Amino acid sequence: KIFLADRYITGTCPICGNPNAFGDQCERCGSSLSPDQLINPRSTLSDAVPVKRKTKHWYFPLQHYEKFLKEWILNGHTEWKNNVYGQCKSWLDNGLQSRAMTRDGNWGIKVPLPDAEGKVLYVWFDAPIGYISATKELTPKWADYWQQTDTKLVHFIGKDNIVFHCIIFPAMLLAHGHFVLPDNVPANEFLNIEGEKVSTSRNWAVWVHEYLEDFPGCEDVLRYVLCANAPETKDNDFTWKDFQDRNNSELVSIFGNFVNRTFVLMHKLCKGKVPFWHENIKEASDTELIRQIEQTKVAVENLIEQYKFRDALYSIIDLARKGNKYLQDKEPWKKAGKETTTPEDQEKIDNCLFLCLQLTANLTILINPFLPATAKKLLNMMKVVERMLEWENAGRTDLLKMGYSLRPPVLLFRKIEDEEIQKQMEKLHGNTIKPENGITDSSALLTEKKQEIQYTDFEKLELRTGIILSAEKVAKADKLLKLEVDMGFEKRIIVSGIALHFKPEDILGKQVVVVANLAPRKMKGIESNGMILMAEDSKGRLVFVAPDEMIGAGSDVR
RNA sequence: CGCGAAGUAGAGCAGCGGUAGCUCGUCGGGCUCAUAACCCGAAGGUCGGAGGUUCGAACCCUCCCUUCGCAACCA
Repeated sequence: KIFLADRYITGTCPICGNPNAFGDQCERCGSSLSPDQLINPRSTLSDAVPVKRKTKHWYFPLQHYEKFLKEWILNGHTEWKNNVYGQCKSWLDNGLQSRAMTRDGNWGIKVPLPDAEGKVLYVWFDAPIGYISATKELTPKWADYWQQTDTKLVHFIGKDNIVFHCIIFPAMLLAHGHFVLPDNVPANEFLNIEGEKVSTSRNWAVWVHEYLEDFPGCEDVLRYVLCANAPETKDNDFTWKDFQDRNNSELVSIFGNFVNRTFVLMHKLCKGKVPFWHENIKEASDTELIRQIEQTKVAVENLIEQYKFRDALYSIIDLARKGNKYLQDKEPWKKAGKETTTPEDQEKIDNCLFLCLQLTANLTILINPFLPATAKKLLNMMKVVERMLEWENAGRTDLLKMGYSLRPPVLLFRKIEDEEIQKQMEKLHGNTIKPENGITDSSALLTEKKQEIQYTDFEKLELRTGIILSAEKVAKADKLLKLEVDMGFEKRIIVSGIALHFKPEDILGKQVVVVANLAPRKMKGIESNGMILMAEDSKGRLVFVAPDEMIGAGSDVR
């Protein structure tokens, strides 16, 4: 009784004979299909045989805008990123076609026309319009953002959304005629976690609220790592090891340490005040540092303008690195180490710390767009107002007034220990994997060895991957869990004796290997259709046997 | 299938025709104001594979492999 999306029709692939091909694509041979090419089509919802029905849709004639878009993108925006430009070029070169902007559906934005009963808008027609609506919610001056030529519209998206933001939405805006077009769409690639795709349903994710509980006050660290490792040119991984390394070496040891030693030395050697600058004894290394500060400001702003945030952050950390080196070369602590510090030495110390402090002020401005919480802490230490953060102040070496007293240092970042990382890894993997329990367990050899078998014996087994959809304790049974397992081609009830080892909610979405052709057996009145493979060590600890990575449910295991 | 992007040292990246480089990590040494930076040195790469063009290819060309993305009632 309803219109089925292509995906909801399955049947036999006309190309490779796969009996479980989808209406739009066969996952086995990769062919893209149309639903009426399928042999023996049926609905995945009801298993009924689908019937073709005539329907009516509203189309957006994208081809009318092809000429403009070609000129606008292919000639006008050659600076767009490779992935973005390449995909647009491919669409434009192939010629744009009318695209249905309505669907038959029971939810979504209803088409506001009299003869559009039961029609909703295609999600990519209304979603980007939502950007405008959202602005309208925020401010009555929304038109200043969307309809003024001095607006620079930038879409920050992932690579899966490129054509919608570069072709379809601009065509819509163009068709309307009174809206600005995007200036750039710097689409990123994808960020994975520890080598696997992020999945909130499988809980393969780092939740921000949990992160903030586990690492209070470290919001900037996450910002830093995500930006420093952003998938700007190819898919990347977020790994906890990298998180720890970047925090400990770049934030703590380079950036935080430079600020800290500057402040500590300033309190020790300059009475807690911004020292006076003695122009007459200025050295080449001072001039060089001043030049580096000015240069970094220009470099960072150019990089930001080009959406190269990774490189911009690197430049800032590198400036802190140069600060560390400058301080090392000057060695103000040595000059002060003598019995009496001569006035000449004190002047040298003053100059060194004066510049280090001005550098710190510059670092504050430069880092502010990336690590705002850190910038706030720095402002407080320097006792300056937020106005100092204005970008145009960067590059100056007179930001802190001579003779002005500053607060004692607070640590900007803290070291993150191995145990914390270990904890996060365990959390991510669900089951706690303890290293001491594994690898070589000689007692494992004590379990009985079985007699040799032939391949034909093994061949009788039908092993398939499955995904646990639901799990509940079986009443009046201590050990049993009733599991619903997605086998790709069907869903099965399997009863498994693992209740003492796993909580039902902890194994949802877990990938497992199932002996699929095991004869059904009733346990506590529930028919179990198969068996979940588990590994058990000599201590009776159970671990799921599952593929290394996620693979489609129902995949053969051999 | 097609189209787009990517594949360079353990990790992250740069180089896009002329002796493979940067940051972190690892190992050894120096120094020490600091949450230990800074300096010196070392190990680690058949630049996804195979052909070709060239005096010379990571870079240009051809073919192939792998990963991700694209056409959904997902955003």
